[in-house]
Amino acid sequence: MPSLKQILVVEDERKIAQIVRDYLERAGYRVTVASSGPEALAAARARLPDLIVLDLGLPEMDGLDVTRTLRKQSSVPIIMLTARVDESDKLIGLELGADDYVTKPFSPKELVARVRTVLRRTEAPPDPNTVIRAGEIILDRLRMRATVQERPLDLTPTEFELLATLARQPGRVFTRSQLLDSIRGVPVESFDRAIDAHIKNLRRKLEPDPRDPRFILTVHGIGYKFAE
Amino acid sequence: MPSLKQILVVEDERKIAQIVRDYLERAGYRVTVASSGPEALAAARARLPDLIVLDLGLPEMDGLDVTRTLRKQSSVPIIMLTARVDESDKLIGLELGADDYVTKPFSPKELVARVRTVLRRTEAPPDPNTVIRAGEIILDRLRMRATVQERPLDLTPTEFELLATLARQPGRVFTRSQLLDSIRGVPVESFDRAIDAHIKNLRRKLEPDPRDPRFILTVHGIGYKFAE
DNA sequence: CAGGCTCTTCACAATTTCTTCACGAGCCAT
DNA sequence: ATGGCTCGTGAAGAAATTGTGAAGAGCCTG
Repeated sequence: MPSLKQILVVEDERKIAQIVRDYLERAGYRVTVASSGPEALAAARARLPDLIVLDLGLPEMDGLDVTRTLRKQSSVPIIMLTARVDESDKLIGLELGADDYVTKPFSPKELVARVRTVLRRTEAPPDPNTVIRAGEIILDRLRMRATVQERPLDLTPTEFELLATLARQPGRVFTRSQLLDSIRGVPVESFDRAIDAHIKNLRRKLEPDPRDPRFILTVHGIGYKFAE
Repeated sequence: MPSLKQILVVEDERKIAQIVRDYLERAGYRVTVASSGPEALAAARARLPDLIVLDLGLPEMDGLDVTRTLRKQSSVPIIMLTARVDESDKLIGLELGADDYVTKPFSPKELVARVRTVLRRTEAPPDPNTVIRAGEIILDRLRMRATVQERPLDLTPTEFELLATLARQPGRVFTRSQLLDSIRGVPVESFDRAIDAHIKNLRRKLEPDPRDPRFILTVHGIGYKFAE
């Protein structure tokens, strides 16, 4: 079970590819780089990534062709990268199913933010009808209601989402970066430590003794997990 | 497992038709493509689809004509697709009974989402004869009459629909977008905050103390719900 | 075509939530 | 045990969300 999202970066300029790779990896993604259209298609066949960042200005094979071919095989989200400002390119791209569009020159941070946004948007949204049960904790998304041992909790949206992510897979360790991704509606990049603050607030609300957590456990040096 | 919904896509540009087909099929629908007006009418006669996606920019026969003809035969839901930005087109389309309207360039994913919404809306229209009771509130749709604790309320149509939607499922949280969908037979793009205004007016009419609502509760960051 | 309703939008205030910061406590390998 | 990181936490400032009155557009009726 791959916990990290896999991103395929298709970019022929080595320097740019390296920068993008660095930023994405720092943001907690696994990155593969392809420097040509055929290479990209091969990589996608070998292992379908969770998202593709595609430079439209490829030499041999046109980026739009790559998109078309990819689209025949899957609906993997695609973010297009282009030097041109031509509006018509943008239109064609979107019609072909691009999920977002970034024009060069771009800031790597912005690209990371777009990646996050697109992944969040395209991810199968959690089924609101599924009630999550983890021991004595029950999370009912349809009602946005959380209870511990029958006792109702008053959680903020972020706290609810965080707890849902953790409780859905008890025992699995999540990094702060992954937890950040799981929270919806975070348009800007934010500091990992923000998660700590939410965890603190969550514990205060649901743990009988926040000093000695029973539900949300700290995994030192890694992140957090829900008790198995 | 219910049989798959059949969707007829009427689009003369082969590439776009193919993309739309791919997406819809991937979303679990059966798709037929027609590339002209007459072809579309023939296909609809052969087997009435559950929904039609119709490009207005057809060459031979105008899309609006196709709509008119189709409408004479059935009330199949229609989603119009158009490159024009002309507002009057939109109005005419909606007048002819289009159920939704998507302008090019569109993201295929958005189209799929619209298809889902329209199908959901058209397949199970709320029974107008059902009297909704939620605690001290009674809603009689047939007479368009609402009462709180025996006291009659003077609600506008939108307010009535809104309250009905919320009260039908007490406790369930609705997003503004869902509420918008529920009150408009035909979706008109409008600002989410319009819902807030209606909620405000509703509360003023039915809450003993609008500052401290007992019936319509705010779920911060999500939407609204009717008290359980 | 004026008047009355409705609905939507806007602007700003009020409220709630989120992020950052600073510093002490805790954990762990050496 | 002892540094060097990592984590917990309260508080403050930022940011986002909601409440609300008022204005104006749209629609029907008379």
